[in-house]
Amino acid sequence: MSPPSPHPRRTRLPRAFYSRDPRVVAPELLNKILLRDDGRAGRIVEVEAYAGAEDPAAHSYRGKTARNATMFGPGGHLYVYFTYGMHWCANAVCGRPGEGVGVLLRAMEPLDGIELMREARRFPARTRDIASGPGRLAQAMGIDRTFDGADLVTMERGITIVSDGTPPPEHPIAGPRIGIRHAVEHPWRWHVPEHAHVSKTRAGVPPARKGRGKT
DNA sequence: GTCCCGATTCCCT
DNA sequence: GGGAATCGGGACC
Repeated sequence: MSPPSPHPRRTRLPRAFYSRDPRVVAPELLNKILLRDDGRAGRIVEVEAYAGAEDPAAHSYRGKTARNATMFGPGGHLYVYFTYGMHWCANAVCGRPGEGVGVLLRAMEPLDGIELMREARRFPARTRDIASGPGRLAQAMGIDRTFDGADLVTMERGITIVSDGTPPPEHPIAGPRIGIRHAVEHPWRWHVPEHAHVSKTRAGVPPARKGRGKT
């Protein structure tokens, strides 16, 4: 028998879970739990799919480079990139090797290790500001470039995604992705309905399109 | 080598 | 609702 665990029902996702189209995997990642071996854990409530060579908004759109090499590897690994000179963002690589597809983890509801997360985030005033946004999520979980390529299935670098038995929402909210310039027409962002920890806008309210877009 | 700008966040108005 | 912060990647010369 295995030793007793405070969360006996948490089970790791198999490689096969990730080895599919990111637009299928993304909504299925909702309500799963991102878990670190230092006890930090949070429920994933918002994600975006990036579809590789057919997706001008994807880092992998123009092919493999040193930065995005992890995206072109097998599914079930973490692709971590640095942006805006200060933020790290984490993706679950999906699909098959060479496809360059994945799912950006955009927002999380803190579950365990919340004091560690608050410290990592330099003590935000409100709990919902701990991990409601991709940069915030990575900072709260202590994810930086050393986690790029980490295998979520084997947990070799102490990070994984697990299920506690909670199914994905039956009717997730789908809408346009946030913070991109190309392919904004694709509704490849999903979040849990009515959830306080979703980024950018209030739960259930799609982000307002600004600037040059059609109305 | 130079230049532009980003899968963002925070703080101000 | 808007602009600054801040720096590495990638396109181009």
